[in-house]
Amino acid sequence: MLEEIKTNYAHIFEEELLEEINEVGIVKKVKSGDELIRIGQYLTAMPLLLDGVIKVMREDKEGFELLLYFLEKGETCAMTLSCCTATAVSEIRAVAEIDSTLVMIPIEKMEAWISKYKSWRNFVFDSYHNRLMEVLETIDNIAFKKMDQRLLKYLHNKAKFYENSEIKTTHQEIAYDLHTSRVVVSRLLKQLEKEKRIALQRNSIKLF
DNA sequence: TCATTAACACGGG
DNA sequence: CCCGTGTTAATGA
Repeated sequence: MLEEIKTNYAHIFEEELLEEINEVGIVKKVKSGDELIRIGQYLTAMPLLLDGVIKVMREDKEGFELLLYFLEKGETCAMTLSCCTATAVSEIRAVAEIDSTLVMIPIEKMEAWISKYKSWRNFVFDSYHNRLMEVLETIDNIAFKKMDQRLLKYLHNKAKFYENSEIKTTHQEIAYDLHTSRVVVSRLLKQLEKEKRIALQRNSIKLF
């Protein structure tokens, strides 16, 4: 039995299910920046995140993107769940935020497990719920909050994934995620620096 | 008023 | 030199 499966999922899944995951799951390691799911792609397996962070985003034809939410260890992609039940294509793009480890579960299994394991069914429903809540929060941010608040929230959210609250990114990257221009990001970051909320360095931002 | 676009200068790697 | 960054001027919503 893979140790990582146990550490992350033992408290929600029964022993029997953990064994099955261990048997049919394929462990996949990805590097920061690797693309996991493209828009329009048919999905054949659903990922369980063992370690790392996955960025899930919406994207239009011109390649303009908007961050929806981050997935952390012990979570799964709700989009994949809905794609699996209806033979539909993905509506989102998923990219590894940092180096990550996943277990890929074939979709036939995930359907079978829903009737077989209560814990699995709960996990699936909880995932739907959690992801929906996060999307709602993102919508609230876009609709009701100003860019400076969105930026600060984004930074705090992201800081959790990095050591010492040092975020490795560029202003342009942030601009893409928040769907704004780099000029605005630079200006707002500078403002936050003056307010002693953050410290700016090239390719990295430190939160206080 | 505030975002966007284009343009430019600065500086570190 | 290239890229990330900081700033400005013009334009528009």
